[in-house]
Amino acid sequence: MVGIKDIAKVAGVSVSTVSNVVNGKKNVGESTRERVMSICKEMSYYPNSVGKTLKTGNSNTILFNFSDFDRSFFLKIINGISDYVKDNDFDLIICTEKSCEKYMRNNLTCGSIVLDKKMKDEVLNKIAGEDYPIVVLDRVIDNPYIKSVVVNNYAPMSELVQGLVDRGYRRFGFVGGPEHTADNKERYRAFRDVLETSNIDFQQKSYFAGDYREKSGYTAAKILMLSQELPDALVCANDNMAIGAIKAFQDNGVRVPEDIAVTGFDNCDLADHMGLTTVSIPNYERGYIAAQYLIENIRGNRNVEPFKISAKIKWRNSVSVKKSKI
Amino acid sequence: MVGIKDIAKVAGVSVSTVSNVVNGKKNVGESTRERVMSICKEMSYYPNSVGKTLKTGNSNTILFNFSDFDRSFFLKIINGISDYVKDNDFDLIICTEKSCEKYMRNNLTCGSIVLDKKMKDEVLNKIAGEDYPIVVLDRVIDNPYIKSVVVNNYAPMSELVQGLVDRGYRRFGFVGGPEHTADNKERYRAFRDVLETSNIDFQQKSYFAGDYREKSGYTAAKILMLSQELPDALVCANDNMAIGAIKAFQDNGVRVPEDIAVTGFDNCDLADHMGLTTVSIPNYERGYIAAQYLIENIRGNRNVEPFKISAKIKWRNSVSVKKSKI
DNA sequence: TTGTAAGCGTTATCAA
DNA sequence: TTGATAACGCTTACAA
Repeated sequence: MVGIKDIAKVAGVSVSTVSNVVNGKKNVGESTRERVMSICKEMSYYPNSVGKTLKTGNSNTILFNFSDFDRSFFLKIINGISDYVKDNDFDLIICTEKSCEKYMRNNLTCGSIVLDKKMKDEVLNKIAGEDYPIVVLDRVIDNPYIKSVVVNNYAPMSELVQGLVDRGYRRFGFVGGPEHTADNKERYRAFRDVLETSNIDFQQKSYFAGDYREKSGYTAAKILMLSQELPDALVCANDNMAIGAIKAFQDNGVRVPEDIAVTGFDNCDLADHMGLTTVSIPNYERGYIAAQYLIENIRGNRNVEPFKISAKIKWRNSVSVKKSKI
Repeated sequence: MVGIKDIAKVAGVSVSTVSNVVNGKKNVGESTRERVMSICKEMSYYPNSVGKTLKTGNSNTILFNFSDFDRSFFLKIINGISDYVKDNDFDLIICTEKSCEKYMRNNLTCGSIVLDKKMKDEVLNKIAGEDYPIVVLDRVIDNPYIKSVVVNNYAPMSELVQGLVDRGYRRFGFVGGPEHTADNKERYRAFRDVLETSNIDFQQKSYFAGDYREKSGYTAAKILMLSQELPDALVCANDNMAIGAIKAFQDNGVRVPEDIAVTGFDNCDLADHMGLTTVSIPNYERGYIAAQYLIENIRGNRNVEPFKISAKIKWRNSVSVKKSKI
């Protein structure tokens, strides 16, 4: 590996001069600059960022952390982050496992965007600090150096369920995600609140605990079909589970939406194709905004007010208007 | 940031002793080891991998590089890589932009898996070397330090087209991907070869140059529908374009497969749901295998024979049997 | 305008 | 079993 020293030797100058040339400092003569530059090119010199980072303690690199490979909207988030980062002369590294803690702890990166649920709050609280801001997606952490970017789940879920009620649906089932997640709690709360205001009864036996994966939606629907009477609408905490449920219904001759309406949350690619009524989360924008806040915080413009991204309902064919209503 | 020096000071030992403890060397007394360990924990010391990397020139980290966010199978590849890497005590960083060259050039990473087409062969040829092996996906580079992992396109595409011929299809259209890519060339070649052996005429006007994106398939189908007579089968070089074509046909009242059969390549998530006949590429395995070869090469077990992954055809509803055949 | 030298956090060599 | 010290590649006062 050719280093600054090699260049210096060949050019007959000192290492600091080479460094100054490479970094575009102006305290170097024109002829020297040109000579050094051409030698760098010739010998295909590439500055070693490890040495640089070690010295300066500043990497201009941010880290994005995720680890659930089932959910393809991650790519859109990454795309948003990547675009913002590129426009702001930062670098981005993405890390999928717990080992990414390593990249946070030393000055290889100067801030993180965290999506991975496996990364515990307490760990993040320890890592975040004056010169290591963090942006977390889909959860809220109360820490002066951690900014939360969350989807506003409550409003669209309320609107969705209210829409179902308005269309004449009365008997509901709910398939929830992992019970401890803020997302799921909020979506479920909105669901319950609307039913309550509408004086619609909801019994615990109609709640199914899933894990955001398709299979758990499938299973929930199978169980549902064993019960005396099917609800007339099944609200799911995300699309994957809704899709699983629809498949289960199809496999068993239960028609959607004639026999039962189904709704999701996320608006994943498949939702469109399957005609699933759902809530559209602007994922690219989510990534972009997260990167924006992170880099602003790195630059010292501190802002850790939780940010709520709004979402929009997509009414599609998995919901109709109840005949009794017509 | 707490470093090895701070620990040494508090523990009243030298930095080398701390280093030895942290790295589990055995040349250190039991009592010292325990004392140092507990102090490390107390002060939440985390070894700085930048310093370590600079010193040792060895990071045990590999890099994965991609940048096309439209194609969700990337997540599966990443998943495969991630799993292998994790099991082998390596770390993985993923990089999306050209800036990743930076992470290749210095010893931050000790090998790369490259999928991004924007990363030019000549650049890779320069970077690859004795102690920086590279694995490229979906292209073949002849270099003693670069291993190619490619999908065997020819065999399944031949089988697919032969299958169409056997089902009675005679008039074909083809929607190609980016013309310079090896993938596309191979798929097209298989297509032409089968037609030739079967004495089926194919005219250049029935070839449409796309870019692997859905929109280009849509456009191709629109153009196709302007022609005098529709072919009875449209073979597409990937799923995205096939899906675009199907949408165009649907939007214009052309029935699939009654009026025209459509096939893709990739077996993306949507393919299943849309009943698209296609070729299934084992993406998780692709990533896993790529990581495996890379790490073996890093360990000095050199092997740069191009590796061909086989793929399987999924016959679905977008193809039927031609009436005339029955 | 250019060069000298210290130091970033670590590991490795060698001596004690 | 321990410690002093050089070195990794780079930047940056400061000196020349």
